[in-house]
Amino acid sequence: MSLPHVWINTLKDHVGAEVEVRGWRNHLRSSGKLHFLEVRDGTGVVQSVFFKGGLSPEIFERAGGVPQEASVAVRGTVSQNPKQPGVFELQAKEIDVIGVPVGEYPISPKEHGVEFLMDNRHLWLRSSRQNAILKVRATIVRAVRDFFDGRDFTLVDAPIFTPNACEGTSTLFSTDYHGDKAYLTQSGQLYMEAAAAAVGKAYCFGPTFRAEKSKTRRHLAEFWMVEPEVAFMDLEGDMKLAEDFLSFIVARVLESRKEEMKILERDTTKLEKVVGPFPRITYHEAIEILQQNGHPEAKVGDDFGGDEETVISNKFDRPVIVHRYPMDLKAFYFKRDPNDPSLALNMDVLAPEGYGEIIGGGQREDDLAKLEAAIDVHKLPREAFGWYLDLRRYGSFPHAGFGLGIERTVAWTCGLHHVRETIPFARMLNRLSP
RNA sequence: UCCGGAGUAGCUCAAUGGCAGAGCAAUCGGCUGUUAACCGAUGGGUUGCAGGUUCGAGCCCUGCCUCCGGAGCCA
Repeated sequence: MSLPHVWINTLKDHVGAEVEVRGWRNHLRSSGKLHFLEVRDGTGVVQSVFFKGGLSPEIFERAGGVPQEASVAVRGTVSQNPKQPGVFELQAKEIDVIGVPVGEYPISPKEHGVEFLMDNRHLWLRSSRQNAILKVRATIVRAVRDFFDGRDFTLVDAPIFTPNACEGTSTLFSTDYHGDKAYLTQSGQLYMEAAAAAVGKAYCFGPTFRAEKSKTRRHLAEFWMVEPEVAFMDLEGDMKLAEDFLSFIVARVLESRKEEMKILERDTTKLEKVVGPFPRITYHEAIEILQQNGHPEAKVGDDFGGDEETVISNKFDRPVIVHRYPMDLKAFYFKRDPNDPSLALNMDVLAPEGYGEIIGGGQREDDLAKLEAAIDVHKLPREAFGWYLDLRRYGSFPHAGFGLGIERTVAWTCGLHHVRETIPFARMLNRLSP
């Protein structure tokens, strides 16, 4: 019997029809003359019902013996679940076992430890929570592209191999490049500055790499970053762009991933508040907040750790923009505030609920002499930045941009404890496999 | 790299220095509407590795390994 193959999330359109569902065995419950066999196909889960009285003994026995995670094809009639309105099931007539597991499936339906799950990440991805996270991530990636493409930005891909560091080599992975040393990129920003002069509004989106030996819930060795860079935009414009961007992403997730938010048990009322304008405070105001909220030792010149970021972000119900940090804390390429040259025209966006910095950016130094001086102050090799300095030699222009970390954004929107669940196959200190 | 915690059955965890156990998973049986189904039975162990103390070590001591949490740095 040949029947149309339908995906489980479309079963509601086939009530009363005979169809074939293909997928993997989730749970199997039996009660003598009935088998309830759950099939999962990536779009959803459906319960197929095998009633002994209406089937040949061979088919009934086969259905009752399907091991966990065997792949199957079940044919039957789509019907309303008698106990759960709005839920559909399959009154099964036939079942084929397509792929028989060679042994016991490692992930049983009870709780597991982190190490075990990460070792079995390739199988863990099949679970409903991980499925939901993958879908939210894909939606966020799509929202990122739609946001910039819809605002006339041009996607300009930055290289992965880079010849030298833009912020020191200690955090870079090095590799052999035909006898020379090359590094895996930790940012496409410098290339986006070149691109901004070519296309006006540029962005890149790809993996970046950090060799820092960080072991926290916010760090990965390989993560995805989107970096817009806009010609003739100042810090104010940069903050507005970041604000519109984050609001757009969150709104997209809320409108198109309701079901996944439910599976993840995410309190979406907190996300619904993420609309502009975001509060904007200066670095100095942030220090004052810390001093008044359990960190009396905080002083100008300190950078913020995870705890401090949480204290600051908890004062607000939406992302907060902290701008104008001391220049000493920031990378060489930031432009100094003309009103106080000790400050950088930079900004960080801290996500609510303790998710920390998800955006960092600002206005770039566009004066050749000042940029050269900054490179010297940071003890960086000036000759390595020849092409970058050319951007200031030939029609220098004010410009600004930022970088957004996709994994931290996914962790925040999904309400996850750790970024390792936000990327399909995490690369961390002590984790290169699977 | 530093500080703290943990390694016992396939998984999650118990076990006063004195017989190494439970739940889940697996296997077998029972049950006509189950929802991480339920009920009964069976099999399952180099207690992370190496050494030491002791009549006796999963437990105490030393070293090492691995993982988890945090710090620094960052998105």
